[in-house]
Amino acid sequence: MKLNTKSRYAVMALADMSKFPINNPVSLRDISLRQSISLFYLEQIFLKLKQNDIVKSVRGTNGGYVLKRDPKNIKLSEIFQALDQKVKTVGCKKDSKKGCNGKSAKCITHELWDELEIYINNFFENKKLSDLSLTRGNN
Amino acid sequence: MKLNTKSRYAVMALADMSKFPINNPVSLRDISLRQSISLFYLEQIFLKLKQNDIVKSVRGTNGGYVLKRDPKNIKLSEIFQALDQKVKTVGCKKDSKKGCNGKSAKCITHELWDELEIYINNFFENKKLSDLSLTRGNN
DNA sequence: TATATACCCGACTAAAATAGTCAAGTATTC
DNA sequence: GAATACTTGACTATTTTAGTCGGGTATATA
Ligand code: FES
Ligand code: FES
Repeated sequence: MKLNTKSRYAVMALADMSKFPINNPVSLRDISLRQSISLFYLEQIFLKLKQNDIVKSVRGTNGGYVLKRDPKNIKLSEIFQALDQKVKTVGCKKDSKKGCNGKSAKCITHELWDELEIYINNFFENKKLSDLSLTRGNN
Repeated sequence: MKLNTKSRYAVMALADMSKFPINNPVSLRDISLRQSISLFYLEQIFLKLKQNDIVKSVRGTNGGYVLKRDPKNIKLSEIFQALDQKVKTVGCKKDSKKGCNGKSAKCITHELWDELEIYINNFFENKKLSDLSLTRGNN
């Protein structure tokens, strides 16, 4: 089980932004430099964040991105969803009548993996961007 | 975040075995047929399970594999470890002085991912093979 | 003791996912 | 009008995953 860079970078970047006064546009270039994340990659990530109403953009000089909501109201689960990053532990299509082995109903372990999936999603559901302890000036 | 087939199949196969009387060797061929998992793939998986003292093998006709311990004493975390399957959510080398961004100490989000890693490992640590509800005759 | 069964184990490969790059554009401010 | 910075789709190298294969060895049973 591995967390991909896209999700990690997204949270890193948003955490970076949340250190600055709200309504103060932060440019991807700056985030890129501070967090050592490829600018091109950030662009890709922020496109999704914007489409999902987590940030809004300000174009032009001194532009950048701004958090659309207070970090207290941004759940990690939303960030993941924005990037199409799902927690997938079952081997089957959940709604299918068939199990992961193509047979009968669900396999012996389906219930277990389902429980795990819920367990993990629960973590993301209960964490907010504001829960990251951000001491200004750290990284 | 996705769980790979190796881990899933390993648990499936062991769950399958645990339905039979202990000391009764179960052949991979049978598991393969019942659970629709490639025999070759199972061989690969059981090699590891054996090396890690989770099962033992009985060679020859009527041979197969036998659980080395009571399912009550086999934690899922052991099964995962046996297959070299680690939960990895941080982007850095945990013991390194450098963060995932190559800079200074740990990055802004390190603590969060670390917490997640512990959280997930906790699930595997507390689940035993015997916790799978195995109604004999199901799959 | 021949034969079939079943484990043993390393090497190999196709396909999918990931991580990142690039190019050609548009809007805004100074 | 020049510089900055977002916009968007397409493209690619690398890595990981999932699975295959071949040529073994050990053992029970007939
Ligand atoms: S995981 Fe859902 S049927 Fe096997
Ligand atoms: S995740 Fe450990 S330093 Fe970034």
